[in-house]
Amino acid sequence: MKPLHDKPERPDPARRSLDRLFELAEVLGTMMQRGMAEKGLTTARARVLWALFHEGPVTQRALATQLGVTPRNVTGLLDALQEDGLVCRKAHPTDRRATLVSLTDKGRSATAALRVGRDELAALLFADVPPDRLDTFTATLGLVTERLRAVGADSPE
Amino acid sequence: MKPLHDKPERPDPARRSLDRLFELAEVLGTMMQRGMAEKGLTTARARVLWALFHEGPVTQRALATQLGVTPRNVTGLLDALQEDGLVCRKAHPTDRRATLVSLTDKGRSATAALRVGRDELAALLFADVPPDRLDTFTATLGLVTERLRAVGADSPE
DNA sequence: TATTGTTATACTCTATAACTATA
DNA sequence: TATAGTTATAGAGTATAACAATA
Repeated sequence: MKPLHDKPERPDPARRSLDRLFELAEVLGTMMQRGMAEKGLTTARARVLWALFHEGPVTQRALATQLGVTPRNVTGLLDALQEDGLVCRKAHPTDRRATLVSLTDKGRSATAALRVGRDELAALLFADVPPDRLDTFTATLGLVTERLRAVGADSPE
Repeated sequence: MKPLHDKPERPDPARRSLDRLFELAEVLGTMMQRGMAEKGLTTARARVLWALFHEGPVTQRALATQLGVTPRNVTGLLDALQEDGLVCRKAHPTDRRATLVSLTDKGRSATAALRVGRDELAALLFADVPPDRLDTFTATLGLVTERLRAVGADSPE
């Protein structure tokens, strides 16, 4: 497309940006996985804790919908978390088929610790970035996420 | 910390940015997973193809090191890719213990298609972003990735 | 003795399908 | 009849450990 003598290594800016984004996502994922493994957690289980932390007691069905996984999957994740004493199941007050899941004190502490760890990481990562540049960065992240969701919604499953 | 009457919902800018980054990483991961599933691939297998596309024929050992997984894991991934006719194993010319892995023509086409798909996505996502803002975004991604790697290197496994 | 790739085994996440108890 | 959660089964990714062939 472009003359070869003009910086042949320079790829398209959009491609470059998305490639960097993938790279960051991968490094970030690996790092978080390692950090959670030290706390005896996995990504999937942490997602459950996170959901319960923000949504309060919910049925397993609701949890499955929110996490985008099957009810069967939720059963397994909760079994593991319950064995570790992080969540507890209670009978639903009116619907005897359903189960209400909530965090135990231990589960709440563990989730709060995740939050703290994430904040510390954020402080480290963005220490050097000037406030206005950080704002632009955050806004662009939001814009791209929105756009990505729109693209995904186009191909309906 | 701050007076409550001052936008109580406004979190720390760094936290907000990292949270958005996690959100984007999750959406992006889900989307790519879905896209690759349509092509009969998984994330792990695509990573193998990607590595072979860029590194040329390598031993399984080198592949394991580069991907950050165990040699056993590589064996399984290659078995699957070979069954689909995407990679081939050849005897190493000088070391009779080792195996050289490379992409087949079909594998090369499939990987090139991934590249094209990614470029199309990039064009869609960043269509609205002005060039200078995109540059800043990309640079910040790079900076954060670097910083993240430095943090990870601190805790040496 | 060290290294390459494999077999053996196990754990986690994920899915579908069939089943039970309730609604 | 439909829904909530479970059992049963399966497949993918990952890991460790033991082993064979080769260096």
